[in-house]
Amino acid sequence: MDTLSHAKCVICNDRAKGYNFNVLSCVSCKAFFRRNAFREDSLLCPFVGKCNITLLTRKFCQKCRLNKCFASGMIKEKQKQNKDHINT
Amino acid sequence: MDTLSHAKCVICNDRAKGYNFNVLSCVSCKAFFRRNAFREDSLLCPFVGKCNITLLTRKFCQKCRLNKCFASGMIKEKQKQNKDHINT
DNA sequence: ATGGGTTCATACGGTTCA
DNA sequence: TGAACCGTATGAACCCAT
Repeated sequence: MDTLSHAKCVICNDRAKGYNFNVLSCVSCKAFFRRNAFREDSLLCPFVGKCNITLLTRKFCQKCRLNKCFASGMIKEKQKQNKDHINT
Repeated sequence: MDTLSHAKCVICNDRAKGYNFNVLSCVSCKAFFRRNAFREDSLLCPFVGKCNITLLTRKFCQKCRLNKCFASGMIKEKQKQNKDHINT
């Protein structure tokens, strides 16, 4: 739809590419969430835990980026769960 | 990218090799910053604290070189060590 | 067409060595 | 110190099931 073509990623404000894990988001945030949704505990913010996430800064802090993914409504249950959890 | 191939290191004007610690810089300044970012306090300028940093002079004063790294926007939080500092 | 996963080239941080 | 090398995270292209 045309509305979507100008849509912005709710996480980083890059160009959105549709709904991913329930949230209007860009391809990079989609990939990021798929990779990190289950790594929550092992991530740590190198700053003070309040990083502003933008197209330019999204790479700097995984912890805050992931937090924003969750805060924006992304849900990890949508994933195949084959991640076998890392915590085996 | 081609633009990057002629790029100059913001710190010493040597040939830049991409972004390191958030600043367009050369391999030597990258290595220098990694080694010294957390040694700020123990460094001392042997001159008057206003050393001009170039490809030729960068070796002479660590203090002023490090200052220029910070002034140019390098951020030490990008280094792994820092996470340990913060947590412990 | 949409939204999952898979794959691959690249960027960049760390490690090693002359 | 600086250069070569290595490993991991990122993001874009692509594939597949619905």
